[in-house]
Amino acid sequence: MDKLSPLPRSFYHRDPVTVARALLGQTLVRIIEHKRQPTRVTRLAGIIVETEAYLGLPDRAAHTYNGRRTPRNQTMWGDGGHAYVYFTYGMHHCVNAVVSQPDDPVAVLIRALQPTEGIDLMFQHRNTGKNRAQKQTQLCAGPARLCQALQIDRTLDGTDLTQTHTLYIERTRPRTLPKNQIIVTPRIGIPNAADWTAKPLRFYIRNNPHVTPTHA
DNA sequence: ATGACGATTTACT
DNA sequence: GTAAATCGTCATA
Repeated sequence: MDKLSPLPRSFYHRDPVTVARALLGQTLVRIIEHKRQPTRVTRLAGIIVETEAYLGLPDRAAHTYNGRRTPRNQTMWGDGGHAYVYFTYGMHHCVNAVVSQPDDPVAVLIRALQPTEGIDLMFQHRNTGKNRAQKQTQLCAGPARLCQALQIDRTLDGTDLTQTHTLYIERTRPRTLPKNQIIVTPRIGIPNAADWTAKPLRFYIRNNPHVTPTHA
C-alpha cells in the first residue's frame, strides 16, 4: 500500500477507541476547487493531533445515545470511513470519522490539527472581519476552528474518507503512536453526562503545541 | 408551533 | 474568571 494513499475502509472497521488512537499522526486532507477554474485545486492539510471517541448507544454524550436516529445524525448509522459533519451553537461545524459497521453508530471527533499545507489560505478562512493576527498553533486548535480553516461544512457530511476527493485522511505513519506519546483525558465540553463525563476518551499527542488549549 | 439546548469560540469585566 | 453570540435540531404538544 502506498504510504500517501487514503486510509482504507478496514482501518475504520474497528472500535472507536482504537481508531481514535490510530488517527493521531495521520493527515486530514481537504481539496478546495476554485470556483472559476474547477481544474485548479488547492490542498489544505494537517496532522491530526487530538481526537475523541464517541461510543454510540450507551454513551450519554454521543448524538446517537439511546439509539437516537435523526436526519442530522444519519451518517453515523452508516458504514465506517465516512465523514460526519454537524452544526452546533448556531455557528460552528465539527467533523468526525464514522467508525465500525453500519448500524453501529460510533465515531471519532477530530479536535485539532497541526497545519502542514495551505497555511496561508487557512489563515484567510479563519480571519473573518476584524480578526487579525493568529498564531499558527491556534489555527486548527479546536474542532470548530479546524473546520473553519479547512472550509468544512454540512455539504461534506457523508463524504467517503477513503476516496481521494474533497475530504479524506492520508496514511502518514504506518502504525499507531507508541503509548507513551499519547495523553488520555476526559472529553471536552461534556458537563452533564453522568459517569460518561469523566471517561478517558480524549487522546492527544504528548507535548504537541497545536492541541486545544485547556485552562487548568 | 414552540421552547430549550448545544461534542464551541471569542470577547470582555 | 464569566458571558455573549446565534440558529439548527429535536422533543413535546
